[in-house]
Amino acid sequence: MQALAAEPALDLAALAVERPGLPVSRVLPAYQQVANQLQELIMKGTLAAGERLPAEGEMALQFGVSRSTVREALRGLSSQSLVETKRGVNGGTFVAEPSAEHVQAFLETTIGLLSGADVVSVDEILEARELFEVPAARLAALRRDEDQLQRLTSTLASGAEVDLAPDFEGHKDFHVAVMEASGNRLLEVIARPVFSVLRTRFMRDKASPEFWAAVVGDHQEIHDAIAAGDAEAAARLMRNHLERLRSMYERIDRAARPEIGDESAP
Amino acid sequence: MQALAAEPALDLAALAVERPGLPVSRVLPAYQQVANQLQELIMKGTLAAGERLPAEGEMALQFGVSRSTVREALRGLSSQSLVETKRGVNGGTFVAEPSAEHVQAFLETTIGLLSGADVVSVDEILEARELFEVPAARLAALRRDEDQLQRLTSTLASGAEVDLAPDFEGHKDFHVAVMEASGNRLLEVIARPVFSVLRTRFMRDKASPEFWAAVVGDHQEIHDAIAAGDAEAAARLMRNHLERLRSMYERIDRAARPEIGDESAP
DNA sequence: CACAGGGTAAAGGTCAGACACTTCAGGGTC
DNA sequence: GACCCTGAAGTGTCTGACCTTTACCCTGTG
Repeated sequence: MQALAAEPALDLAALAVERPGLPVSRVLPAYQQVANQLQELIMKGTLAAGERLPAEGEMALQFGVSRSTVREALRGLSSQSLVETKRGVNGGTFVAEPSAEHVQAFLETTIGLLSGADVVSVDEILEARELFEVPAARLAALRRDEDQLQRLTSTLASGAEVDLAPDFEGHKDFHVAVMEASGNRLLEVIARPVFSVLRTRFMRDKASPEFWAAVVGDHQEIHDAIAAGDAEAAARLMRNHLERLRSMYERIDRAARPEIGDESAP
Repeated sequence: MQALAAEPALDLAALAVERPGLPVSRVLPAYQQVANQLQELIMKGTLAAGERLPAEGEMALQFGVSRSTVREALRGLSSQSLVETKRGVNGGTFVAEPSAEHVQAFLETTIGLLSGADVVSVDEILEARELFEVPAARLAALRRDEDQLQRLTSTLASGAEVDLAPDFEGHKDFHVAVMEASGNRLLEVIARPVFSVLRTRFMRDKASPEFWAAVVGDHQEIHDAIAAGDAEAAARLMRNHLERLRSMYERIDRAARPEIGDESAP
């Protein structure tokens, strides 16, 4: 669009602030410095979301580095979802619009990693989940609109489905729908990955049919409380429900990691 | 360590799984594919934390791409804190140990971005903060050990300090100390960035001395409840405290963004 | 006039090779 | 034994070339 006179060409190097601060390790690699300056410009809003950065070669000139260096900087930024690149004519590097999905994806992998490395325990994750989802249920009862309620309803399993799929998908959808109905997107962004990590970690769940029947019953009750707008009931029922799940997770966890000092394998 | 025979040299390309899945956009860039394969190896634990990857040139051979491509892949991974690189002899690329700090840093910038782009509102952040910090105070009362209590105590301002620093540092330290004393690291990892974002966004807070005096009083009361192990009192007092802060934030927020359709600027 | 097809050029993607810089280990010197 | 010097491994950076993708324009045709 707008093919008139040559645009001012956006001199990034001039915009970026010089920070004479303390060099952490003598000198940072050039690609780091370039990435830092660009990140700062984005975070301060100097570069607006959707805006197009100069071409790589252009930026190389502006920053006084080679194109490879600029590209390395860009790779770092793009893997943080700060920029996006498109190829072809009218391609280029664009400031990415912040999106909840990116954050959730990152949080999920990262919490999975923290859990795998035992930086946080399964207990802590379970507790955090309760801390997030119980208020989510309460808020959902207070604020859900018709759309959200309908989506929640649609996740409830009909009697037939329960028999067919012990690890049925509706379980996940139900909890996600509750978070969504809470009306707090930040809570949703944070609670979903926590939930997903647990789910991924215990995918091999071999719970009994009775257990799943109880889960389905819980969901129905919570749903009804949310539909009725009864916040305290929704919260209480969700708490009970999560306690039931917790006991299952803990049983699986105990089975998966035998006590230390009890190893008799060859 | 262990300078015996030449190590098996770790053939990454052989370890990485071939995924014939659906190509989202025909073909992914090579650097993206390399990054994906490495990420998978790390997440599956095939590459353990602390382990050293082959040299860049080596990986280039193994993956059948150029060194620049490998480097771009590595830049992406390192900006997600999945790997770290060190220069010099004995340098190289190492699988990073997952750390809570990385997650917090990322969350902070990312929530700041979401808030700046109005994907989440200040209201939602404030609400989320209450959702996190009230339980944190409750748990802190139940679980704090002597060390944590002492650190909490040390953040309380003495009378003299209050006068000197209206935006005094202790405010931040107090809340951080409470989260830490909650004994749930995942909660801490998540709550701290939420808190930081609010703090950054309202740095220019020009609250009255009376307000700060009230804040200091609140802190003292919460501290006492935590010290006494009175969980419900700690939770209640924290809730009141955050409500007080909220009213200040909201006042500032209203002042900062005049009503739409009310602009009388030149 | 409407539309299909090919050409074109801008921009990112990839490569190869070279050299510089950083850092540590090991050996030599005083 | 303390200090310096040098070598080597590996990352950091640059250059310059070529490939690939893709929107847009121009042309020719019905």
